[in-house]
Amino acid sequence: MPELPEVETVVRSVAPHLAGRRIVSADFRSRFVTPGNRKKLAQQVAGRTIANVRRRGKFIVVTLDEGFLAIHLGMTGRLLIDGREGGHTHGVFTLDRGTLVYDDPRQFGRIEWSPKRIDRLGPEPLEISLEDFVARFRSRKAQVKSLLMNQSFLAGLGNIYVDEALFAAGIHPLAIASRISTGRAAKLYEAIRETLTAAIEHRGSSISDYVDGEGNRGFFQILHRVYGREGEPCFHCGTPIKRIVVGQRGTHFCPKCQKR
DNA sequence: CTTAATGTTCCCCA
DNA sequence: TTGGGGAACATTAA
Repeated sequence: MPELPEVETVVRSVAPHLAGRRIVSADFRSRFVTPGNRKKLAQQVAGRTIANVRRRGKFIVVTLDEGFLAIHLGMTGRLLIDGREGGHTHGVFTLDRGTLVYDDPRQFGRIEWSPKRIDRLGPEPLEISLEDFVARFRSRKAQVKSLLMNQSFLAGLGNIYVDEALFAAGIHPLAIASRISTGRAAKLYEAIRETLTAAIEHRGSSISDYVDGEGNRGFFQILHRVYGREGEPCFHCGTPIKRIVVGQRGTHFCPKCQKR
C-alpha cells in the first residue's frame, strides 16, 4: 500500500483527528508488527498526549508529549480512524475521543518506539535541492532502479513511483547512475518531484487495497504509465511495456523511450 | 500448485 | 564502503 504519496495522504487524513488527543490505552497483538515487549510498549504510550503526526520517508511519526512512535505500513498496513477491528487488527489505540486501528494482513509493517533506523533515512525527495540531488546521484555506481529504491539514498520512493519517475525522465531502470549526464540527472530530479506531487494530489495509488485514514481510496493508479502495464502499448510511442526483475522487484519500462 | 504483490533486513560474495 | 543476488518474514489473490 504505502509509498511516499500514500503515507503522506494517510498522515493528512489522520492528523486532524489525532492532534491533541490523549491515548487512554493501547493494545498490541502481533509479535511481528510490534517486536519485543508489547505490554511494555502499551504502557509506554498509555496516558501520553499526541502533539502532532507527520511523515518522514515512508514512516508515520507520531510525536507524543514525551518521545515518539514510528509507524511503518509495510506492504499492506492500514491506519484507520474509528476503524472496525478484524482478523488482521494488530494494534488498537483507545483515545479520549475515538480510536485508531492498525490493520495489516501480511504484517510487514511495524509500530515502534523511537526506532534508530529513522535516523538512517536519506533526504526527502521533495526537500532536497537540485544541486545536492545531482551530486549524490552522480557519485553512485548502482543501477538507478536499485538506487532510487534505497531509502538511505532518498527516502520515500518505492516500486511504483520509481518506475513511473524513470519513465517520465526517459531513463532505463538498469542505467548506471554515475554514467548519466548532469542534464539527465536534473531531468530525473524534476520527474521524481512531479510524479510524487501529482500522486499526492490524487491521494495516492489504490492498486489493491490501499485506503487513507478515513477509508477513502486514492486514484493516481489511473495515471500510471508503466507500472502494472506489461505488454500494453507505451502512451508515448506505442511499444509494448516491458517487465523485468531488478532487485527482486517487478520493473516496468518502455524499451524504446527509456535509454541506458 | 505456482507466482506475484505498494517493503525491509540480513547474509554472502565480489 | 559499495553493490549485486538471494532468502526470509506472513497473507491473499489470480
